Amino acid sequence: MALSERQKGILKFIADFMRRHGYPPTIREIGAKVGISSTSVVNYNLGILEREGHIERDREISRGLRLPGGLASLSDLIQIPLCGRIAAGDPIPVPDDIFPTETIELTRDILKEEEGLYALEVKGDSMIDALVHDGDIVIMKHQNEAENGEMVAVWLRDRGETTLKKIYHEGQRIRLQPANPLLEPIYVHPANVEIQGKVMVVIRRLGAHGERVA
Amino acid sequence: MALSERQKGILKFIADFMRRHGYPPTIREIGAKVGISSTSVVNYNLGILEREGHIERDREISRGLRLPGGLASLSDLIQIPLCGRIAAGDPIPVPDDIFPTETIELTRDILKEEEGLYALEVKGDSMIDALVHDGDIVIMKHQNEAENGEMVAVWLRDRGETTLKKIYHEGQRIRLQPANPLLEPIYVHPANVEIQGKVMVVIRRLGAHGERVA
DNA sequence: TTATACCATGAACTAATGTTCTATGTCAAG
DNA sequence: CTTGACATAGAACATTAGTTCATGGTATAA
Repeated sequence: MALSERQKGILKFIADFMRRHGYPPTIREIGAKVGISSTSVVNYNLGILEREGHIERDREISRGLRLPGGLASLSDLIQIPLCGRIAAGDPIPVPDDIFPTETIELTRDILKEEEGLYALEVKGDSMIDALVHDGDIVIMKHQNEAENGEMVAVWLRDRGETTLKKIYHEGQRIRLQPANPLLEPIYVHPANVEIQGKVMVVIRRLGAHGERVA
Repeated sequence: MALSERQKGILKFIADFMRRHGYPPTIREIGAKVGISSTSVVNYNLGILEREGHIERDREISRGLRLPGGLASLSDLIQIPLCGRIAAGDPIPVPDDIFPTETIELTRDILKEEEGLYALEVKGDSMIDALVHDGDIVIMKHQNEAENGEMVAVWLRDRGETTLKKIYHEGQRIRLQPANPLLEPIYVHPANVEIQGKVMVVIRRLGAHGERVA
């Protein structure tokens, strides 16, 4: 059943309160915030929220509240070294080369932790056909091989440039398919490509004026 | 100063308890577990843990405990309701309409917390010229006006569709500029556009085969 | 020894907090 | 109109849970 405005408010307040305090609110604290003078009414609504599965309660225990998936899961962050910038034509740096001065933090539900992850900031629009914009941050996993369909950074020896494409091994040639379905693939000889890593995540931050936030 | 075994035990128990219950233990619960019969001793040791910076306490509040590193790191995270999917032609849903069943979590260094944030999953490649791919998650801020250069979701009344573009007010007309610099802008009459919100972040997760991870 | 800081006990006290009960109003179904 | 489910208020009650205090062991240093 749908929740009333009041119940949504309670739920939101509980989440807020827990984030701010690290422990759940009391019935009276909830009532004060949501505008309920009676503890029994709050109790009543909490009962409904529990029945509907939005919270869990431990009876006769002060602040005996819990948001089921809510806050327990959040504690997991992974840190990824930010290894600088890449521009058109640059080879992708190997993460060991550079000392990571900065790190990016992501929650595990965006990217699960693995070996060999590192982040790069993209300069310029040379990878626009991979739907990667100037200023985007790409998170790569270092690897020298790739399965069909993976989005990888490849170094093209003859052109002397790096590009982001979906890769398909097709017998004697390799097909490099842009992420943009409107664009045509290019075909190259396997000896000509050097796989630098796999693209795991792309993050684009847009500031007040459509530019990247520093 | 170094902690006594007892104090380490208390700290460990608090962390355990919080993970299991979602709220902190009482003084008596701590005492029972660590083998302290007196509440005042627990209180005394909690005082030390607080002084040493291992916990934070809110006085005269039941279960008024907090682990600064542990759950306090929650405050570095913001939660954004995931309000469903959009496809070509859909109007952008207003976040109040739906009750957020799911949330996306981001660290504050990717996006600072503000009012009116909500997330949408993009279905289909209709926004490819905004460099937004099928399966991408866009995080929007609800607003009805926009400054020049902001990337916004606009509802075009005459076409009956939503599009993501950079917006520029140019006197009697509005220029909608694709994020892809290779593409041409479109020009529309102000009465024809309805600004739905500003794009704050775009996140693209690529799984093992270049597809979105579920 | 004597002082002093540290660690512990148990009990008493008080404030915080969950529970329950009675009463009221609304609204849709019968 | 009556009934019953739902939503709410207010107050009394019963526990839970934090605080304080008087007391007494250890140590280690003067």
